[in-house]
Amino acid sequence: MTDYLDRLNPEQRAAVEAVDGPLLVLAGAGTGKTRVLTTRFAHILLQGKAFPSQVLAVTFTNKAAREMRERVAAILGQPAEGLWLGTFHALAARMLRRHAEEIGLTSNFTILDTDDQARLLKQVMEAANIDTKRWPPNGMMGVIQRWKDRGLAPEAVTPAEDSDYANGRGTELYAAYQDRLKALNACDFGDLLLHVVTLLRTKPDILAEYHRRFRYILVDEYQDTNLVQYYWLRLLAQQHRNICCVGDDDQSIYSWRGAEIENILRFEKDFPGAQIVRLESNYRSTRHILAAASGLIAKNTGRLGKTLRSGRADAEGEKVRIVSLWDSEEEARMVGERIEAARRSGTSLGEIAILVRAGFQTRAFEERLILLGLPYRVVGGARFYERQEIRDALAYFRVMAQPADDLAFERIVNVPKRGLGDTAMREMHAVARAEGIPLSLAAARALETGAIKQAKAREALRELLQGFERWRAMLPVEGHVVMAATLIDESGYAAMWQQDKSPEAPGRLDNLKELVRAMGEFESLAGFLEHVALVMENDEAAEGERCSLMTLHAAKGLEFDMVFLPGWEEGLFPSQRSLDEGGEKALEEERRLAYVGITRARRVAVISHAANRRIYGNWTSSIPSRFLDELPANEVVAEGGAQREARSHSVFAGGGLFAQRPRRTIEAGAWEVKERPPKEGAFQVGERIFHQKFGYGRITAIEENRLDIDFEKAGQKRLLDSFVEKA
DNA sequence: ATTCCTTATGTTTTT
DNA sequence: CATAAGGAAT
Repeated sequence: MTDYLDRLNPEQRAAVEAVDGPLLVLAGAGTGKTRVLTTRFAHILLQGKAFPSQVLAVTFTNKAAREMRERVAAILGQPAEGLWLGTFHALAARMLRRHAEEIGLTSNFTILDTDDQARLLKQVMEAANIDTKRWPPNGMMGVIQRWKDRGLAPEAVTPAEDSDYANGRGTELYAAYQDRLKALNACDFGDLLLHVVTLLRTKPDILAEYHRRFRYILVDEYQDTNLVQYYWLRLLAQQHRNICCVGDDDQSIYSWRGAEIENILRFEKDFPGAQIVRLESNYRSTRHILAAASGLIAKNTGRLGKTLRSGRADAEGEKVRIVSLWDSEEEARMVGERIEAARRSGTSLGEIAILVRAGFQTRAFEERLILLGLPYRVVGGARFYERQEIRDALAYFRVMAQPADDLAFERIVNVPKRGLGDTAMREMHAVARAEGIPLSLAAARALETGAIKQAKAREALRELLQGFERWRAMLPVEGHVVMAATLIDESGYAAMWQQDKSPEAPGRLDNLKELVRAMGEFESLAGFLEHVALVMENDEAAEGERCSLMTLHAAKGLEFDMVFLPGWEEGLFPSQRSLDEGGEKALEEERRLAYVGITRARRVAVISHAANRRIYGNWTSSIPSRFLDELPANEVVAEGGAQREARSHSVFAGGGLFAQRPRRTIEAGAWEVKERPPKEGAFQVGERIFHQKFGYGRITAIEENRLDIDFEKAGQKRLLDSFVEKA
């Protein structure tokens, strides 16, 4: 009966069996974090410590929630009923719907997506006479979100914490935005948690009810929690104190969206008497890969500290490869060639990934892979529910479910084009404001009173409103799927795309069909809309073997036999923008990102950097990432790039020198391109120089072989001296 | 009301 | 370079 425990190593077993009291599980990359979490969950149930409905299990992504649900069921031998297992947002939404009245909403409140949020805030800002050109609504949105991440309602934002955004009127705008949300019976994502925390703080009886319910709490990816999530957990856990948080401070890479690494660093203080279990046996990567990653992350300060050991028997493996290339095109060529070679020697494409720092980097690789005919997929691209046609259709459905959903109404009132432009909208808004009613009702009123004058617009609006009534009446009779199909047809929305001549139009119609089909999997329209709001994921049909292209962020939690890590250049990785904004802390987060990247690899990791890269159309030269210097020399090996010699000749001035030393010898721990021409006499500050791409300039500073140069045309740059010649 | 052209702006992303 | 958003023209 307890054979599931026998499959664990001693640390894992300790983490599973320490059921009572607070526990922090520090789980390094590849140490069986999910296994511990799911086994612990099952163990609590099988030991009779709690019923399934008495355990709260929280994840960040729907994918993680699904996986946990499946694996718990596998251990139990059957799916557990009545679980409170889901994402922070889904669970908070569930709680909030039960008590919506307490904070001035009704239980059928709408959850807005980011697009709606931005549009609403823009309206609020314009109403407050803020110059939205000077202060983009998105910026304000960020400020508000950060406040919500920290659990601050408008009245809790102190003047000291007010942002200087929008001339210090941030708090005022925040309050106005929240008022509008309440009027619309709507929440944004941040509100789900903020409202629930407010609720638990102000209604002791409700808090007590959840205390009675949840005897055990399990939390995944604790290093990614923000402050409201932390408050929420702490409130719920304070009674029984049976809270188990699993995470890895070395994989905290989401501070920019409000995650507080301090939450995990502070765990022992928050929960006195907490046990800490470290999972340090890595079953994923070979020893060299592990040692390279460990050496790199050791440069960070303020870690809780773990030492990953290889738990694999076959463990030595190959050293991490570092490849230096002339430009980003050569880099793409190198990666393509190596993928082809790997495939020839039997590696499945599904086991290969290219992990980049920023989304735009994928393009060069895509082009190359297409050219080579290698199947690939870009993970985390545009998602199904974010596509225009889907969002339009959903807006129609939302109006059906919620006549008060003004944002949805506005979105579709003139889609397809019905001749209802700014003038007509202004009239409707005026009526809505004057009478304090939703737009869809105001539209009807505006027809009655004759406020909308143009005959064509009147007719179109009347027809649309009649459609609303007809479709809404279908719901209880025919069900939401039939209603949806009829609506898409009768509203003229499908016809709009049928008449569209663009190449994407047929695909959009397919997507609409798929949407209607997907609705059939839900009991009700409301249930479907909840799913859409909270589960914005694409159900990727993973057909065939493809190599994966994604950002480092998207790769967290995944693993591959062979991993390419291109673009390790100063400015790109670590990202200059991060460094500018976040300084030393941001650098450490970038380093964690590098750590995440390397630890994705099971057998082979290939890191590369290019000396030249085209950014926003013009060529920019860049120096190797400082992270390359930080990799332990014994764990890496430098290799040449593709077509190295040919490129060197054609691009370098003075190719003759390279002809003598065609091979780039690059030593670990010193990532300069070593074969620079042995020029007589080093450069001096103030000296005038010439660069192939940037032209003439003057040296302002020298640091080893890195030169700061003030170019006459291109401005300030930092370059390797090998790319520069005396003028 | 819609279409075309100018101009600004370029990370990372889940829910 | 390449896209998106806002303003001017039709």
